[in-house]
Amino acid sequence: MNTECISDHVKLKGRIYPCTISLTMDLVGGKWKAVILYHLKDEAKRYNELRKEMTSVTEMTLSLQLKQLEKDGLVARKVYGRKPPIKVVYSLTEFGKTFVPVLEAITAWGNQVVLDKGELVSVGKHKL
Amino acid sequence: MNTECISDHVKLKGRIYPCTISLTMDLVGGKWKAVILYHLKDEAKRYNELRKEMTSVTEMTLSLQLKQLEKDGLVARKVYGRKPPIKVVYSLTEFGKTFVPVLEAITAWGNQVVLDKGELVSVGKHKL
DNA sequence: CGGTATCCCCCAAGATACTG
DNA sequence: CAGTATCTTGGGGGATACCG
Repeated sequence: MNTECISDHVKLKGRIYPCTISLTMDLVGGKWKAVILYHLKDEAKRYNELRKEMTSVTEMTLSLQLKQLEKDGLVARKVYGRKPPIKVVYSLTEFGKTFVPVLEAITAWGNQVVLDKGELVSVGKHKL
Repeated sequence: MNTECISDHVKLKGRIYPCTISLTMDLVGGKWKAVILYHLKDEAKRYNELRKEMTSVTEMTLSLQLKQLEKDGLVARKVYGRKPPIKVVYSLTEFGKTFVPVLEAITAWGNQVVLDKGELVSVGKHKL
């Protein structure tokens, strides 16, 4: 594992970044992308399942973030049925799955921070 | 390492998050914070050293992000001298150092993405 | 040297309502 | 069921100039 940051202008799909960390933050950063990926980590989910599990995200934002993740090849969108009610299932692509270890490192670190310095407003430790 | 995301409203320094991933992204997410932490990973640096190494960030943004990292306890700021020219050195706190393994996972993943799918606009593999 | 002050722009993200 | 459309807002981030 090479942990030295490749810099000197990195390019992906036409977008230019000053280094690979910037690139990573663009692909999976922001307020919701990593949370979405976490929810898809173990199993594919329908749109409404994601919504119910992520209570504090709006439909619009969820939809938009999913589209970006799809565009960047991290998430696959599969449609079942032609007329409403249709069924749409989101899952991690093979590329998306490569991010899971990083996701778990992020999660474990955040957990530790909360245990050391934070509070659990309403105690709960379950899949969100 | 617990990789199950603690959810159900987590609180840190008065801020409330829906889960620990959201918390992590708030502490170290955004366009520059992780890049700054990367630069401080192995050694403390002066303000102008950081500026020179991160050519594409503006003074204002660098200064602002450093302040936020300091406020959240990830980075320490030390001032030498009283009158200009003064010397200010930034370094990782003990807490900040706990994030290094995550940072390295992020870096390694980004590197792999570039090698698999990206381009090195001007070939270079060195500390940025 | 190591920043602030000021101004500005853009877009992430929220709220609400509506639709194929 | 799985979204879009529209409007609004907050703040991240940039440009430039100035300061202790």
